[in-house]
Amino acid sequence: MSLPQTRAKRRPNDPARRQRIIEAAARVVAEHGVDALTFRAVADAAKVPLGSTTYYFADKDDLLVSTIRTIRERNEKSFHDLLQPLVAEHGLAGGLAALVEEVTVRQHPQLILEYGLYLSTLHRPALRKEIAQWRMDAVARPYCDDQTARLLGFTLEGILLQSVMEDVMFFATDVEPMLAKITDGK
Amino acid sequence: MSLPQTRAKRRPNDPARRQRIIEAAARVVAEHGVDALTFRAVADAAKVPLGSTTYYFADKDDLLVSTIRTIRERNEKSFHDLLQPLVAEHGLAGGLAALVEEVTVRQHPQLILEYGLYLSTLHRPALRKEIAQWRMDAVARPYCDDQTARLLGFTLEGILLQSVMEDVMFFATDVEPMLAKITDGK
Amino acid sequence: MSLPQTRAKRRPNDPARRQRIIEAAARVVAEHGVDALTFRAVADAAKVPLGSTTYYFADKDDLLVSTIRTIRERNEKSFHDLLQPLVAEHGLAGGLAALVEEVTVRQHPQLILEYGLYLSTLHRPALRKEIAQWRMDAVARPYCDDQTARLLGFTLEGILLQSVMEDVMFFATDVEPMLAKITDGK
Amino acid sequence: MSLPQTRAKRRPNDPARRQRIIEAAARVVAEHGVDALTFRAVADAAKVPLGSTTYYFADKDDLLVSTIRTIRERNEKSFHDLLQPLVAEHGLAGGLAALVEEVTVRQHPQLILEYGLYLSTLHRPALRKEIAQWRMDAVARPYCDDQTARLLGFTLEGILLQSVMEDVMFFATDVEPMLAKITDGK
DNA sequence: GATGAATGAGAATTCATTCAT
DNA sequence: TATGAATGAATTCTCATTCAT
Repeated sequence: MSLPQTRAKRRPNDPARRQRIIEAAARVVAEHGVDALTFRAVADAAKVPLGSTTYYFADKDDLLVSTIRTIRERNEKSFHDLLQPLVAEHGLAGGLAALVEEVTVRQHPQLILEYGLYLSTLHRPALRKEIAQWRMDAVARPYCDDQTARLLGFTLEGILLQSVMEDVMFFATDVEPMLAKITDGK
Repeated sequence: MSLPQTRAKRRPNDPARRQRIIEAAARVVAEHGVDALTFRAVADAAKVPLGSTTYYFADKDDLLVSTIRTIRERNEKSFHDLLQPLVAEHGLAGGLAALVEEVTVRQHPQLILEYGLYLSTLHRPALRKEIAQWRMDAVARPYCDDQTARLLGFTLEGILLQSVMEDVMFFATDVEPMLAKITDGK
Repeated sequence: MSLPQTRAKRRPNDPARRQRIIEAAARVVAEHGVDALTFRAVADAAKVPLGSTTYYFADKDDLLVSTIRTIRERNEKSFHDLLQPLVAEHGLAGGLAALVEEVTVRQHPQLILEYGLYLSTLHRPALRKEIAQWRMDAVARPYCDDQTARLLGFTLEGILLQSVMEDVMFFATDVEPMLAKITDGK
Repeated sequence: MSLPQTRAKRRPNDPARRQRIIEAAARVVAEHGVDALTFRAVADAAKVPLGSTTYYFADKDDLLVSTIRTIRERNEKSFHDLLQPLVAEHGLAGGLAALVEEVTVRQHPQLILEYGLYLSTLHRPALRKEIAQWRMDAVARPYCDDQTARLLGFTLEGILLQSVMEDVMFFATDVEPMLAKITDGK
């Protein structure tokens, strides 16, 4: 038997409540866009009372920032970790092409969510710092010179943007020749 | 019998006013984003009565579509026309780099407006067709093979997106070496 | 028969609507205090939809300011006009005493309303300018030297404040001896 | 067996904390007015958990009443005690004038706090009894006849009200001549 | 005893949209 | 044809209050 807590700080009835709300917010944004992110919609999606959402988040910006941060943290190492074995197997261009296929084919909803949040910051400079790390610049940096990495970053950004905006998938075999043109440098 | 109006839609008798409203709508979106596009804000910006805005536009979507269409039509040939003499003078990579400088340095507000409208269609497929032509795919097509044009399209898209999202300018001397890597194919 | 309006600017269905709302607001404040002044309460009291109140008044401050201004304008000359004949008949002290009786006995609700609005500005400097004219300073000025007028102003203020706060009436015969002590200067 | 608590009301075991909360409440009211008195604001100001405030005070009215009572008790004898030596030194009019200077110049924040609480009872008769003693009636009574004391009470009330509402200070030399007119009776 | 999580009841505000004139 | 008054539906946000722990 365990010792009683000296001062039981009052644990929440529903410890995951806050996190559940964020997940629901992410779902709402993923499905209907940032415009649809209302406390009501989130409360419904999370199946918590409206008051719960405003209890945990001071205002809508707070909810949005928390959502962005959570999504970002969850996927922080994602690209890097995905890329490493792919590059080992297929080389840089092939690895990046495989990465593009992975996220545009198999993780498309996730990609839309992330880009939705990213693009939502266009007219909200206050949120900008939350998404600073989301640029593609750095993704290829470990594998080539900086100039090439930067160019690859722009290109990948353009590819993913188009995938999201036009709702199309890109397969590795389709993308690799283009990227090879950049990485081969000839 | 008079020729039927090409557009069946109600077209009241003061096209100038209609246009003024659209200009105002574009200004509102440019400055404060699509979220800020309200009939009231537009009426104020256009200095027309509120009723005018709802009279000339069936609903908000109608206003938004009309605005997008107008902006697009105005800038339809823009990229192509800008590019032609630049390519003649500096070659393809140099021309494209000059184009990037032109739009990110001297036409940045315009760029933000267009991208803002473009990105606003992410979760509104209905508006997608209005902005279909805005993709960079075709811009280099007259000057190189399709594969290269496509790659250049993605890269340019990535560059412009970053310029808009991060509020940075790109100068030709900075961009040209990267694009040359693609166009030179070596 | 009258000429038709060249451009009938669209008259309101209910031309007195705005004023009716202000009256209702005054009633709410009079009865339940400034704290009870909510758009809801006013809408109910005025028997108009909630949206009407927010249509005519940008925000609560606007409603409050408009109410204060209306009340003030309505009673602007009140004290001065009431006082003149009373002073002519009873002299200064007698006239002021009669004025005190008038407002604390026969116009008590009105007095409470005005003081309620006046006191509500304590922590709202923005409203202060609206009630600047409400001080008693000037009420006796036409009838005596400035120093005496100022003193009378303070005393009257104290009397009326007490009437309002303690819900008591003051009769002329009760008040006149005190005021006479001031006006007689001996 | 122990003596019964004078007050039947629940009286938990940390009176110091209770007092801290009241002090914080007074500070909140002093700075932002009675409207700003919320449990949260008080908890923050007192640096106690939110639950403490609702634990020690049944509801908001309880907190407000307790605050008023504490403030009043603290300053109960204040005016009387301040006045005594001042009258001894300067006479009645001079002493009262010095008192006015003291509270409007050196104790102005305190004055605003007290008047703020006093005025807040206008539409809350339930709180009225807590502040009954705050009237100026009695302050001069020990030094002159009742009629004069009453008149001085009104005048002082008017002066202090104006000081609070208009945020002005009154200096003894400014006020004394007026009060002398009353006390000298000539 | 003490606390902070939880919630429902407002409250202000915004706005697309309708419609009488 | 044109307009602005009018309104309902949302939405954000605030808080007193309750109550499980």
